[in-house]
Amino acid sequence: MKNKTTIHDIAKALSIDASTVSRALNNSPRVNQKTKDRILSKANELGYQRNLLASNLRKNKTNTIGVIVPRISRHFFSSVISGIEEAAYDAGYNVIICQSLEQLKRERDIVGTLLANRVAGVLLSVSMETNDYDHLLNMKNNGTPFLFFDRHCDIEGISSVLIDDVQGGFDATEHLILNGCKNIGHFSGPQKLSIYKNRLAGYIKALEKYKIPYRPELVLRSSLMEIDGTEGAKTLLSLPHKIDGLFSANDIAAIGAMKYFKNEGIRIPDEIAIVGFSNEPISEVIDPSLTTIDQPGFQIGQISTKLLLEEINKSSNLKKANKTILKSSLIERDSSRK
Amino acid sequence: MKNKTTIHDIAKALSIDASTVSRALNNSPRVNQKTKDRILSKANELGYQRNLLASNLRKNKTNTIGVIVPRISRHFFSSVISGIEEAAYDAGYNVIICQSLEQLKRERDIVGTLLANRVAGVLLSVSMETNDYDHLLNMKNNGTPFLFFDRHCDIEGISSVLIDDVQGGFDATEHLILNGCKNIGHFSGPQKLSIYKNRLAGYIKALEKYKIPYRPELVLRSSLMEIDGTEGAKTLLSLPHKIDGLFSANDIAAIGAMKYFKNEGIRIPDEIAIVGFSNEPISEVIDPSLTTIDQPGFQIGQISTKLLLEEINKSSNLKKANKTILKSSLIERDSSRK
DNA sequence: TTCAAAAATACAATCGATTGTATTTTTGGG
DNA sequence: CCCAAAAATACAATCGATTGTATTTTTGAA
Repeated sequence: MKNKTTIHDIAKALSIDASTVSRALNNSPRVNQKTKDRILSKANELGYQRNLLASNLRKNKTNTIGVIVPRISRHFFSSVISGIEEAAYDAGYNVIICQSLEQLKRERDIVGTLLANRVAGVLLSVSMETNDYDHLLNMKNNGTPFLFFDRHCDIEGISSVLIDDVQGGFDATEHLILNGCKNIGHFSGPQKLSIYKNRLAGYIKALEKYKIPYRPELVLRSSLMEIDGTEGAKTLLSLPHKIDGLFSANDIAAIGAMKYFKNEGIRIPDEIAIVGFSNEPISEVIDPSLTTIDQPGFQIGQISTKLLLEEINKSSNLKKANKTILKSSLIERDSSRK
Repeated sequence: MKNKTTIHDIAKALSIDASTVSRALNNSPRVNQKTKDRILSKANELGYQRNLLASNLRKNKTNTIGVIVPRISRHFFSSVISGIEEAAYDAGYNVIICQSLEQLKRERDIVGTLLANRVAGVLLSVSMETNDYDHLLNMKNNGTPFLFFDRHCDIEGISSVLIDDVQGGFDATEHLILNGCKNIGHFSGPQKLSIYKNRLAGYIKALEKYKIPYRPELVLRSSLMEIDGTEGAKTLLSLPHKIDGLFSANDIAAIGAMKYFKNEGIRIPDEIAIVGFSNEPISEVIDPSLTTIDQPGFQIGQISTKLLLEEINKSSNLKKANKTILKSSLIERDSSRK
């Protein structure tokens, strides 16, 4: 039943050698055009389909790149993936998409599987749980080129494509301040991830610029899921210090908070102005629409892929890690316009 | 640089045969425990990692299943994928996720790549452009088990996991009627896809039940992107027959229409009530919140995977295609409550 | 017509792991 | 202490394609 046509079957059918068939199918100049035609038509007739397992094994390389993201359902990540696919496709590479679901264990497993499948390279954005880099160091020692995008780890010799999160956090916070907020809460994520550390740094920087005292109790750390936003909102309201602004390190948690505030009858933005991060599509339509920081996902995907492919095709081993930093932009909507 | 440790390296280091190493790594009872221990520790020491290309080639099978969806960014599909991953992971299978982006060409390419990589089976939801089944018939002849979910084609011997779209369309339309609508427009998709044909059939069935004349000019066909919804809304408004209800075969187009209506100052649901389909997260937060039909994505993914794995592990060739039909449920929100 | 160069094709090893069969080693009952 | 059975290990073929080298065939200039 299974299609078992191999180059040997074709060779036998035409009484020629398998090596010639292989070369013909790869359009090698060493094979006569007439022979190529015969082989191609016979291959077609027999429903031949190259066995990439065998091919890749022999060539000791694949033209597949692995992509690991925390969740494909996040708009930012699916945009990045689109960018990756486009760039990879143009270069003749396939893409395997995997999601860690923010779990270190899954991330480890995925790295293992990708390496076992001998992918040509890996693009990844680490999970929130990733505080242990063994699997990544392993991949590095192993010689598999990889590159971080958005969420990275500091590993010697590994490049990354990032956005300027300090600036993003600064812009978001400054925007709130310029709209009259004086007591601004902040939802942050795991501090092991520099994106969250940096957004927080931007927040603090903005407070400093405007001489607003930094109150650590207004900064809540969580996994930034919707439920975390809801609970964070509750926590903030319970503080003696009343907040009038909130900068959340992602849109999802911001929305969780919005729902809670709305439920409590708190007016947004009048009583509390809110700014998110990532520009999820949902943020545009929620009421009030959510001011947020837009990240160029598609472009990040394209650039990352281009850099990774360079790395893959680089013969030399001179590792020159570089950080590519892209700009984000604030999108002003109703949740912050007082 | 590249990690080249093979079972032969381990074998040589321990002065034993590679076959023993292989058996040890696979925990075969034919190898002495002490030897296993030595091999395992040496493998660890050398940073050995099984080459799945070689392994799969030899075994002539992989434990990878391919998944093809139109777009990973659609909430419904990412839920299905989560279900698939969970079920596959439990059974020791890996998952390759691919998106056709609604393009037939890409779907064809993806099928080719998956077959070339000898995946154990494929789960797919066809693209809107898919009107030609050659690539799928090819996969069938080839003997690769596959199964449709949500969007299927009628191919002899191929099972599918679907939801009851006629019922869903009926429920949506009846809901509008019971809320007082008499002139209900409908956004439909390509009629080659039975999901859209069926939702339309449900729409018509509901009209018949309530003795409302069916007006074909109120049914617009498109790719159901947001822009199609916006344009569809414009078209519907230009008709002599004024509509007071709209059933869109997906949420995205419904939202496109909502935006247009809101822009035109048309009140929802008072002047026009709207029901979508798929329950995208965005539908819950848009203002007014969108009534929609929820599909059990996660469950669809789990069931599909279970059935596919059965198919894969079935030795016999007796093809007994079956359709599994799941129920959808209407979620009533503000866009339809008059 | 001849023959060296070029073109076309065949041969054979190889990628790394698996697995059926053969051989060696160990075990334990008599 | 011997030997058959069991256990452990070694040998060798194989999966399907690729590729360096060798051989055969063709070409065309002298």
